[in-house]
Amino acid sequence: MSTSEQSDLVTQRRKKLESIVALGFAAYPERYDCTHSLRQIVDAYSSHTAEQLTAERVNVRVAGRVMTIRPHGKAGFAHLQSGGARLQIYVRLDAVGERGFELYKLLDLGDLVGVEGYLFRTRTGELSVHAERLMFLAKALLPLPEKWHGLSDVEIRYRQRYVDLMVNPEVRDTFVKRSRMVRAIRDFMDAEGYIEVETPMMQPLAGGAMARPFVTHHNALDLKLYLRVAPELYLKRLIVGGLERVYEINRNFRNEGISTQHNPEFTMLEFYQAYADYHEMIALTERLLKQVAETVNGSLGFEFAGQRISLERFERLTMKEAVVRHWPEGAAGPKLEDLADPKAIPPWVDTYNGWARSSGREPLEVDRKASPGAALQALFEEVAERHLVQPTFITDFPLEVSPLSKQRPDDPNYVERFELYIAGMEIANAFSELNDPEEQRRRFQYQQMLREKGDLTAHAIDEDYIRALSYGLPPTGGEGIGIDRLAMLLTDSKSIRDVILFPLLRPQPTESS
RNA sequence: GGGCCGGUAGCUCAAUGGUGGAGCACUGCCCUUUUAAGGCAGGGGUUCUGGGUUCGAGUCCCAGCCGGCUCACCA
Repeated sequence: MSTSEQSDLVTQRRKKLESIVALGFAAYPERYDCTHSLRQIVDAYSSHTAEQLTAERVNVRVAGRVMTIRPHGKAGFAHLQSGGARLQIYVRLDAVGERGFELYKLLDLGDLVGVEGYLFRTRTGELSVHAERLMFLAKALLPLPEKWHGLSDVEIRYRQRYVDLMVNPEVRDTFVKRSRMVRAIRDFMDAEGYIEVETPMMQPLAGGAMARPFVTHHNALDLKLYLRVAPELYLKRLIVGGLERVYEINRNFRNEGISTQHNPEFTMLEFYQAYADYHEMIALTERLLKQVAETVNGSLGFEFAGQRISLERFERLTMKEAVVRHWPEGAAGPKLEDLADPKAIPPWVDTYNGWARSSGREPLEVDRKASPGAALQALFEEVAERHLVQPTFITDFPLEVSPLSKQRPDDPNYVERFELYIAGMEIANAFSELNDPEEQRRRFQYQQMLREKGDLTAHAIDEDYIRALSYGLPPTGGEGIGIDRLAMLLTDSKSIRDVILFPLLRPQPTESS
């Protein structure tokens, strides 16, 4: 790992670079004009026979990274890799000349080269470039990982993603797919009449979600700033201003734990639609996810962590129904009517904990004085969440855990809100937006009270947001969708780090420090 | 933060407490249709770090560093 251990290999390669320069090649030339990408050649000529290629004589100039080298005396082969495609080149002394062949002999795995020649098929039938000119483009001073086991050390894969991408094709595929997914989302939102906006990442108040923020400081203004935990409050200000359908795809930052489902910075799609409510958000979510899955995977069904998941049908359950349905087998659980009275909910935490202790599980840590809503949510997350494998909208969230949602007209203890679960993961969170400034102030005051009791994730009072609501926010539906988790689902990635190019790791200890 | 697991050559991995190895990669030589090319000959190690036990530690013990999984928190 240390540079001293690699110095032999690096020194050898430096000397080869000197030899290449001595042959008259630039060490780091400016450019190389290709006639084709490797992908274009593979796509266009993989069905051509040897005879067709000979008859047509297709001249090409291509470039790529050397991934294999097989020298044979006065000739030799190599594979170039570029853009996710590989193409073999055949280099003979009598075709490329002394200088070109000297260059070939000085090549190392990982070097970048350009080749000019014509397409042909080898005796074994592989489409190849018969090289007539070889061009040196850049040196790999560091050696590539082993050629068929690739790179499997996850720490190096995350820390040196560039190497991971070079040698593990499925990693490249995952990130290409993620890009197509985001493209499909933008296409969908645009077609729905939404406009894409960007709102502040640095905010004087960190609102819009219950999470601990990162703190930073602006020197010139001598101002404490938070990296945003959500864009929500700004996007709704835009609805007030008359941008009636807005979305943003961007990073949120939450100063919480790291896990296979959590990275401190993660990407969220958030969107708001005036004159809509959470029912419309449910309908839109279904259409969005179906279209995205079709575009990315060509199917509504996919495999995730060994489970077959289908976006054909989306189930709906209220939070209470989910708790009742998924209460652990063998434990005496509540019926729906047992949860009707909010005051009846917290005792079920004790019931659950009794069962948990007797069966060797961790009991829930819910404050005895926690609100009925917090108790219900805790129960839901403990007993139900992991069972929600097929897409399921959970509706009817408790008021106390939903400071920005509109109350249900028929039951003010609950709000018009849903979360979408797939494969046991929370994928989306949406609600009919609370647009009564007086009620919003009371919600903020409740949050403030939680804050003073030590809950660092509770909202601070945002006076300007209340002012914006006071100008009149139309009835509005809003939603956030976790882009990384959606990418996990569509690429069958078990860890969020496998869909984030550079996941956060502790910095590598350096030898000097 | 807790629990469990891991860290040996550039990479992938071996090695009862008893002289640290293999394959690939690398170096030299041979080879003008190979593809895990082949043949011959070589070089390469602070076994993550620091202590301890022992005649002797990659191996056992303790502490630390880094990572993975998992639980907690959260999305």
